[in-house]
Amino acid sequence: MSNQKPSIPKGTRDFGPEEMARRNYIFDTIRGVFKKHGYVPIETPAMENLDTLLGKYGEEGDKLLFKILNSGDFLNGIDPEGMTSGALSMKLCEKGLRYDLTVPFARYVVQHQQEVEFPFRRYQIQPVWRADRPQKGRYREFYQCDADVIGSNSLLNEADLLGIIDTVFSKLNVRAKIKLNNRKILAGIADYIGQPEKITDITVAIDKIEKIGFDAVNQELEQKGVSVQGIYKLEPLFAITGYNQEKLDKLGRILQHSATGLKGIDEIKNLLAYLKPLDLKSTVELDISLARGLNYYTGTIIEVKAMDAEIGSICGGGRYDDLTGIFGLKDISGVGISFGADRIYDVMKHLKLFPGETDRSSQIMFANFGENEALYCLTLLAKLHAAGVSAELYPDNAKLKKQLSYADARHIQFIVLAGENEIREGLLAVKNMVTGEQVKVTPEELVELVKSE
RNA sequence: GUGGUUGUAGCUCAGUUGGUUAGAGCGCCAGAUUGUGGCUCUGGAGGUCGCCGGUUCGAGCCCGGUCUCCCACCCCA
Repeated sequence: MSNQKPSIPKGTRDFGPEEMARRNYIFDTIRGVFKKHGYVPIETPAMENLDTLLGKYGEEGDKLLFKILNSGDFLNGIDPEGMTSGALSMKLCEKGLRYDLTVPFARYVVQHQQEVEFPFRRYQIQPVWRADRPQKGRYREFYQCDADVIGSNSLLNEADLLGIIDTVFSKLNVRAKIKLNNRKILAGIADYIGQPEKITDITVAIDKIEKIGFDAVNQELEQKGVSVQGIYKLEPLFAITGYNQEKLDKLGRILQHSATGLKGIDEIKNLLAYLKPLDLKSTVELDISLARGLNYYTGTIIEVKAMDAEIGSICGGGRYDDLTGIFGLKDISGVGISFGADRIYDVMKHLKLFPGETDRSSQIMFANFGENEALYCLTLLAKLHAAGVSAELYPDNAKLKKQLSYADARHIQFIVLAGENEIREGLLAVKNMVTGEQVKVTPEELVELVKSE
């Protein structure tokens, strides 16, 4: 075990003090807005029972779950002979790391339904894990910041959440583009081309239209078994352009025979009306090719991208009508959003949007001149702490040069030099590391000096 | 899960057609400066060249495998 190379698992990261200061800046901003809108915090465990998680994220999602091997003699009473690997792994693993915060939230709501006051507005900021291959903007451990309202059908909730999104990104100085769609519109489109069972294939394919282009999408649709006729009927849908209102009108005419489609259009219309008084700074755009989160979303779909950086979505969300149903609580509709803190961090770092000099250590450092002097400094230190000033004493009687370089590297602005002479005089020599000036003050004046900075 | 790419000092990287003792810059430590940081100068520590195997008289360099990093696909925050 000697000389082992230190390392951490694939797709995970360490965060140093500077990164933490910046990450906390993001978390604090998001948390502040959540609170202001009346959301209350909850936390759930990192691991859930596997059957809570399985089947909620589609086939792909199941593969991306991190499973936890049972502890103890986990082979006890199990005969692997003749078992499929899936059945075997179900026996070996009963727990898994959470994949997102929405499903654990749904589980929480059902489990604690007696204590919960509906409509329930909660926020939750915790890490999630996915056994994905890491790449740009993709990690195996990352933080989600979720806000959800459960127990209300009203589109006012969607409007509230969009307001939160807009406020958060304007506070963080990130220019955001909010894309909206409605799962019912997508269902309407599948109806319209006469293959409602192909809704997933159709939406997944048209989601790529901007990325791979029209012809490639058609090819994929054909491969997935969508009729040539259907593809032909799809064509005018992509040609829809203009302002949101125009798009909705055109779409309404095309989908006029699909009740579901018209309902989706109606919902978007109402939502846009609710958005007007909010006067959002972000661009809000109806995008009928937006097809995210099809696993449990049933109504509004939301996706946010940074306008000045290519990194995928930095926030996503939508309405789910029956997520709690799986856990035994029917007819409870919810809607939620999820900020991807790590991607927001990447965007802000790339665009240099972090405010300068986040204070990350003490404002004052006492230089150490030996035992007796240190004892004197400890009294002053306690007073400073009580007065709300962050201060520390250098722990060793090292050369002053070394102590000052240390303070310099940590951006500590004031150095208190309290040596024999100063203590005798009752005055402290205070060096300002930024200006280079040095003044003599009484211990009382020191607090004022620092607070005035 | 599929495809591509990377790996040499704490960090960023050089390293010739395989040839003795593997280099630089930055950082770190010490000194010039025995109570004053940043700048400068001098000196020093630090590497089984990702790991395993193969070819060769000889491998950081060539070959195979493996792990890792990053990128794309799938999917997603």
